[in-house]
Amino acid sequence: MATSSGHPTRHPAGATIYSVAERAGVSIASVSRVLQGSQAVSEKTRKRVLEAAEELRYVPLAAARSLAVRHHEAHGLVLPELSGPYYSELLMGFEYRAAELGQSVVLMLAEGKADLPRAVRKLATRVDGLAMLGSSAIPDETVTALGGSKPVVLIAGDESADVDTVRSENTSSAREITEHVLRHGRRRVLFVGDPASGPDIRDRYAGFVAAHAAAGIVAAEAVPVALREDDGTALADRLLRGDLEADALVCANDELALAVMVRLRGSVLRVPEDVAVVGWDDVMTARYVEPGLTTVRQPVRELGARASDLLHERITGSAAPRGAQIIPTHLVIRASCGCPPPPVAVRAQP
Amino acid sequence: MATSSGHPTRHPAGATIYSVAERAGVSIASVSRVLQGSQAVSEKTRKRVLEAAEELRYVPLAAARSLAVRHHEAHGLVLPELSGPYYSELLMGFEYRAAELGQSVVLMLAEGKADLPRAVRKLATRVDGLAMLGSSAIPDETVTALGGSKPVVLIAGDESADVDTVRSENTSSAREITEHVLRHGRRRVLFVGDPASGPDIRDRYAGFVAAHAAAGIVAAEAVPVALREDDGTALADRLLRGDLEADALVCANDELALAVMVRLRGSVLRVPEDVAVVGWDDVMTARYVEPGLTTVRQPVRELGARASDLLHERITGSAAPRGAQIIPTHLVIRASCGCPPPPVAVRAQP
DNA sequence: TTCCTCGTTGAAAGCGCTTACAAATCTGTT
DNA sequence: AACAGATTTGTAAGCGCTTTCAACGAGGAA
Repeated sequence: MATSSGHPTRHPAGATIYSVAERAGVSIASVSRVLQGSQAVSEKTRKRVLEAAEELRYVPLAAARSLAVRHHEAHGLVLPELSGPYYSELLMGFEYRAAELGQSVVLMLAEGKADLPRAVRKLATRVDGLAMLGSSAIPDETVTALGGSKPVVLIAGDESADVDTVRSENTSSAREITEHVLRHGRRRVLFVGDPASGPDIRDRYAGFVAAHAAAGIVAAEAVPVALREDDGTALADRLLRGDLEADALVCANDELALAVMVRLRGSVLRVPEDVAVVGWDDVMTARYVEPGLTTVRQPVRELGARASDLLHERITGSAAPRGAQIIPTHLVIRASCGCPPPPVAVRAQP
Repeated sequence: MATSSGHPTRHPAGATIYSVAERAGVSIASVSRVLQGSQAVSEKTRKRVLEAAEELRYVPLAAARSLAVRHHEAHGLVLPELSGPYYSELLMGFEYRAAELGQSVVLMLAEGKADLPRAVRKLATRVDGLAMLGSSAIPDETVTALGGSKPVVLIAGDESADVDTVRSENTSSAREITEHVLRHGRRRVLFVGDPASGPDIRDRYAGFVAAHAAAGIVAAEAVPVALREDDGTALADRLLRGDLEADALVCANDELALAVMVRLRGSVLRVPEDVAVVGWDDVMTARYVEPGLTTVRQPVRELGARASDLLHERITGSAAPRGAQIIPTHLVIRASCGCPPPPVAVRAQP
């Protein structure tokens, strides 16, 4: 092959559909046809085109195609960040489904972006529709403005008339896990997490309250903390100092619960004897700690997949009904709630 | 505003630069100029254009711009998948840096893709360059072929003449952690992981061997297992059955190490008394288990950022030298190696 | 007043691809 | 041999944007 000399790998100007056509001795239309897999091409031309493309290392320019066909074949996704398994799982579910649908995914992480609305608008520029996490801190007006020009689905965000939403079930599983704790005879149970921080936590707190109501107990106010490890550690300290009193903690996520457990380890307050601790998400660590963390598993991957699906439906124009899609969750009982630990090593499920 | 009726949010055909120009009473050239922030526009035009764009909810079509300027302003990234913190961190580092450089990132997950080379080629179609993880199982010829047409950087992959590589330091930290274990008096230490699975593990094993050589001991053969939890559990079972004998395990990653520790918990073999266990990566769980896991922290985020940087340099044509970029790592000593645990709760670092 | 300069604008030519549409070629019939 | 129909091919018109280049207009200097 008579490539250039000198530098080992200079990136050549790049073959175009024209150079391929020329080399194959056909028209660009034919090249396009074989590359798109159209039926209407003779075996002979197909072969020649494929060879020419190969020889020239032809890489089509998606932009040109997008312009011609007038869509991007790409889904946008906005996540706050990627620490912890939640967002990763979501992203995996989203990417796999998108790929199945033949869509690329262009990803944007919101945290730390100076001008978020601007970043989102830029993203919107290169996708057919975009999904974003409710917790990404995108201003409402940006969301609705975008929703006006292309499909937008909000994941675990506030329901709104302007955009689609998907979320996992919260209220009834929160009620379920709270009832489970109450059934262990706990009476001073605290909800740890800030209901004002978003619909997810708000709904979980609602379930917490409902469980109390059903048991004829009055639910305590939520302890409004953020969802990071540090907040859990601080909370454990408040417990140890006696600032807070509780015989059970229903934490809004696992990181919080785990941080509390670790801080309490070796202190006067034993888990679960003195204080039961339950969480939400079923992260990997939940089954590694001693005692195993009782928690609610969310099908986060499924959530991501549904978001991509919904986006695709909207883009291709299927007249799907607008309204929140709810994905079911389920309880994972381990030992931190007071249940006896399993006989052998700590394994989550088959 | 006189939008359509009927459906609450039908997505209109979409404003173009023409409609904006018309509404603003200027030419499309002027619209383009103000939208690109060119200096040569009067304040009056700027204002009118901005208003018109706003009113029409104008969202430019990136594809058209890309076609005109002949680059995508996007970096591609191929990862095997996203479980565990390693890939997520990498992705975060990559995304943040890319964003700083004004580039979008389009992400592809390799695992489960039926026709990987095809998927990668499709990705190449819409980015200016792409980074991929060495462990993504992309066939070598695909990589080099791609490397021939646009910049490619391999992350933690085999060094090659055709593409750039970035990786974290392995050999000498492996030697360091192994020496640490040997200094605890262990003499039957096993390396758990498959050196043939890629350059990372291969180099770690090399460090393991070097440490032994320096101590005048002959290093045991590597125990070639994959890096998942299950493999760790199975390995622990072999230890318990007596199939394998060891007083220390240098595991190729934390997941492996953690799985071993959990399986051994409550058995006759105590960690670290009977068998020390150390890992690699410093995942979150490493500081939650009892005893805390001694491990090597890789600056994974930095790795991602460097990949994006390198890509950018190549794309914009800076004549950077080709060759592997190496990011340093460092040891995190906790208790699983036999060191005394810290006095209070288990915290990694300030 | 005239000429020149400078800042601002618009016309128009592409960027590389898809896709009607029409032309050309190839079947098989009659 | 001539023709209808089916296949295969090429021509050319966009897709929406950037950018060159020339034209325009407003001052300022002469």
